Amino acid sequence: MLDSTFPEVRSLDLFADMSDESYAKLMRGAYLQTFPPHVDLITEGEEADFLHVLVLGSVDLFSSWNNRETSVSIVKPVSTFILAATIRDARYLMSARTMEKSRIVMIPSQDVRAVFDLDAGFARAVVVELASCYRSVIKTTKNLKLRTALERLANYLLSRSKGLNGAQNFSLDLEKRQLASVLGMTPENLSRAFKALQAYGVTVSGENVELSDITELEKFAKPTTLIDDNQT
Amino acid sequence: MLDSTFPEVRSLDLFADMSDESYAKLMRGAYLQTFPPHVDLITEGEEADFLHVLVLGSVDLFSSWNNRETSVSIVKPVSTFILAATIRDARYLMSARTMEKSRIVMIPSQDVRAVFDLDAGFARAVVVELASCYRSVIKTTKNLKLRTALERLANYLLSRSKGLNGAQNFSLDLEKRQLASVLGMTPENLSRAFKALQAYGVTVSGENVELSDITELEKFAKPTTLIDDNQT
DNA sequence: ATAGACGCTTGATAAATATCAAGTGACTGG
DNA sequence: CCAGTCACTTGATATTTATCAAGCGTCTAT
Repeated sequence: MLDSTFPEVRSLDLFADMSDESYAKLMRGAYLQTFPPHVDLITEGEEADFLHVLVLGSVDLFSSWNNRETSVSIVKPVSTFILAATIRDARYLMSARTMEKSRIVMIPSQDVRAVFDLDAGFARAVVVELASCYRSVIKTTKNLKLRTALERLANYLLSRSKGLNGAQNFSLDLEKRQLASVLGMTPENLSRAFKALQAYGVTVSGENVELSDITELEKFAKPTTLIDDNQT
Repeated sequence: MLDSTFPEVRSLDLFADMSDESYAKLMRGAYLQTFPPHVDLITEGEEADFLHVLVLGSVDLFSSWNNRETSVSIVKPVSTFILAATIRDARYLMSARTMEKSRIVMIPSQDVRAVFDLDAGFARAVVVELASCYRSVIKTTKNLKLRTALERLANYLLSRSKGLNGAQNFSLDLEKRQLASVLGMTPENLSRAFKALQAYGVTVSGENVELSDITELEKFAKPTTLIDDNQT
């Protein structure tokens, strides 16, 4: 189905260390598809028939309960999602929808599990990816339980700035209501939180954020690599 | 260091499917140690030199920030903790302390990584374990973001009851302040939450809980396997 | 151009949760 | 057996967060 030399996928960390043969096996039943914005890809509770790899665009992983909905995380290229459900042959715990036009590779879960048993390089990569995802969610939990909404926002802004080489001016890469959902607050509350952070040199106009006094903001936000660093 | 036939460890899911040779290699540098209650085992931020396997007792995985502290999860035998940090050769994201007298196997992280590369059965088990941990934290996140403290408590009680074959009477297996921390609330708030659940047939006296009307409690709590089931 | 949609903001209020301060009761060590 | 400790509870209050209802501004489609 998918040209086995397809470079964007082959060079993914997850697939880079495997044999050509294993890669071919994995891709034999795979689809590469482009989706328009705001399309539902996955509904939580369904069986995990495919591992998804986001090649282009962005995807919102969200979850609903009792008429409430929250965004658990935003996936950016190039990375996989729903890897754990695929491995465990279990149901999806989150729903997924495209946020913009997105290109996605879908690999049948049974092939992922089969190749995992055959190819040690792939197995190793899967473990590293999973461990990384796990640590990332633990950080999210700590963020939610240890900090107020205002502190979460402040640290989010600092983390964005740091990811952009300490830029003092940058654009929010999410709609504000999306950001509010990711941070675990209402859009109204986010709006007020931005105002409250003016006291620490934060100004927002539309998408554009300016951090005029990062030192002061850090004094308030108290960032730590054990919560805010996306790498380690 | 550790008798390689040590049965409590060898029969763990994580080690059951590996060759005797690999197991011996893994255990060569391992320690089996018994700790008294309330002993610090790990401090977050340190390097993950050992994979820990809890054989007996119970361990609190907690985290601190800015003078606040929260319990991320309680580990019961037999299971591992800090697997992800070991795999990634990274720093611990959580601290750990014994809650009661506990027996723990400590395996050097480098041996875990080495054997992972050599033994496919072990690799497979590591992935399954990690995927399971990942899904468990995702559920925690959903629980925190989608529910109020009262709803979390109600679902916790239902989940405990379900785990005991639907028992209507059971004992809390945690101190209340521990439970409060796990559920993301203060002890005072927990105390009031128990009172509020009286309206749904919940009575508590000391450690003992009675759920006199599980149907009514479920109508309030709205449990779902996608958050409350520990297995899937 | 302009009407409408839509995302965001603002204000007023309510609900949820935390904090602080006392009090209660049970267990424990001398 | 008693005093002290400690976990838990209760009450009063403050803070945080959500909800509801308008209003504002921008973008877009006709």
